[in-house]
Amino acid sequence: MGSNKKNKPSELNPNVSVDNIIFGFDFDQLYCLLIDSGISKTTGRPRLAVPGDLIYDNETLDEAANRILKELTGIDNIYLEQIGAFGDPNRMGKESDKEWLKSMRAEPEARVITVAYFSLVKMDDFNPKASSFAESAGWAPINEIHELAFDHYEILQCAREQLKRKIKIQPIGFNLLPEKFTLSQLHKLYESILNKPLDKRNFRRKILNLQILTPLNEKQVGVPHKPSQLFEFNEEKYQKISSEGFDNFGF
Amino acid sequence: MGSNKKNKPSELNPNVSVDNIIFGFDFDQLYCLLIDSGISKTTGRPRLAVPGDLIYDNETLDEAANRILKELTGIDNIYLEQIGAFGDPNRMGKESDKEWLKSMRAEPEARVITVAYFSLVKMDDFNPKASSFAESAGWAPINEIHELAFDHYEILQCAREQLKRKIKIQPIGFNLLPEKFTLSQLHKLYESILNKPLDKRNFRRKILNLQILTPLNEKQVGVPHKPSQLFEFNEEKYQKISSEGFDNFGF
DNA sequence: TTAGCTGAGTGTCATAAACACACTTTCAAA
DNA sequence: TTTGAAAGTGTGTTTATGACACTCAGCTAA
Repeated sequence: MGSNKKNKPSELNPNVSVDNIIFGFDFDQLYCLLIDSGISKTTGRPRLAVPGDLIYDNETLDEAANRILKELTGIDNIYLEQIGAFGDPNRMGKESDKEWLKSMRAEPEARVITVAYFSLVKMDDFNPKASSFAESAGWAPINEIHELAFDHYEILQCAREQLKRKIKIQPIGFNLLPEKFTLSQLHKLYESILNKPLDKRNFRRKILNLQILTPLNEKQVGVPHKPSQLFEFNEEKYQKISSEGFDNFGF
Repeated sequence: MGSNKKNKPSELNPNVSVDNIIFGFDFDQLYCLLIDSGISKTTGRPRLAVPGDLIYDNETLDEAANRILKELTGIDNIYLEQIGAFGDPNRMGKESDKEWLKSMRAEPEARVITVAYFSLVKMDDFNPKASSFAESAGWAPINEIHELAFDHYEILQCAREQLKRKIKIQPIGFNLLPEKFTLSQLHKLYESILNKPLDKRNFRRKILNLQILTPLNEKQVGVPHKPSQLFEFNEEKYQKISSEGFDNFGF
């Protein structure tokens, strides 16, 4: 995977980029995949950015977002949703950004509008340490990110808000969990995304009432406490229920 | 207003445009403002499009969207919300669009990504017939629009969905009504946006419970039925309530 | 072996919101 | 003065929400 790139798209569009907020979850908190482009001469601190790239002129925006994900992590077929376009003329105005642009871009002065996406990946589908061509990528706990290149910090906040809104309406959270998971893990995931505690019993009742989980004949093993029942997400049921129309998914 | 343009922005960016879905409401149904660029040679039908333009290199996307609104309608200070970016490489591929591009654009072949917005205007703030520089603009009933230039039809559908989602969460509908309005008008507005009937009594209870309407000492006059109480939207109360956090606004 | 720790799992009651539903009132026009 | 048209109003039922505390199963370490 990812060794030689066939069907390389044609030409870079100097004015439009795609940036991709990649979320992960380790059963404890939310993470975001960041690229470290080294110590900035102007700030003296590492310059961290969200993965992104100029788009090619023959790809759609969705394709560009998928390409960025694929090139960086090698993974395909990921939940991806557009956040929106960010186009402040000064969005690339920080000195540390100019420095980077000069070294990386054919037209470092060009005004670039970026289209932001977020994606949800199962965190152990990508281990940055193990990936030869992504040495500078790493998972950062969402709550420990305070400064990013360009307007990426702002974009990240929008991504979190959009994820919050969306998770209340559609069960997209499953994309952040492995195939088999426990209700507690799902519970913790919702708490991490919504950034507030949720009552355990009420959460369970609500999620089970949706009827989109299949209980498995399997339990956790080797845990120093009562082992938890494992579940999987039942996409068919979900499709069926949601096509028949169901509104209630609020938390 | 709109006579001479001072502070004219610098240079057009050939790759990024903004398109603006402008919604209006006539107490009966939703409308959308469309530009008629004349009979297409290729289709033989009028070519209808949503107002839009390439962006200038020194304006933000929001500014561009406001500029388009202002230039077309002369109105300012309008509710405006970004929908997202649309960037299919073939979005301008119809023959009738190519024809138009050739006559209007300096670089008719350039690939253009568009950032779509929707805005909500009080319909009688803009009468296309009365506007000298907008002779070709007109209000079209939303449900009678079946074909538009570029990907504008698709954008319109996204706008409708986003408006539907938003109106359930925030009382932005007031932007489509005059200062003073009746509960029935508001009711009809919600039904038009949500595209389904809502029970009158339940609607009234819910909206009144929000406590964001001020009843006026005024009634409709000259109507051939019991005259309706007039209300106005109370922004202060809304700000207060929503900053204290209220979730429930579902319909 | 057993005591102790950890997180899993479970039910009820009170309150609040949602929904379904039909008649009377007020005005204008004929 | 009758008619038509939309305004305005209340209740009972059902459903969802939110608050709340104890027992259970497996591991570990004494």
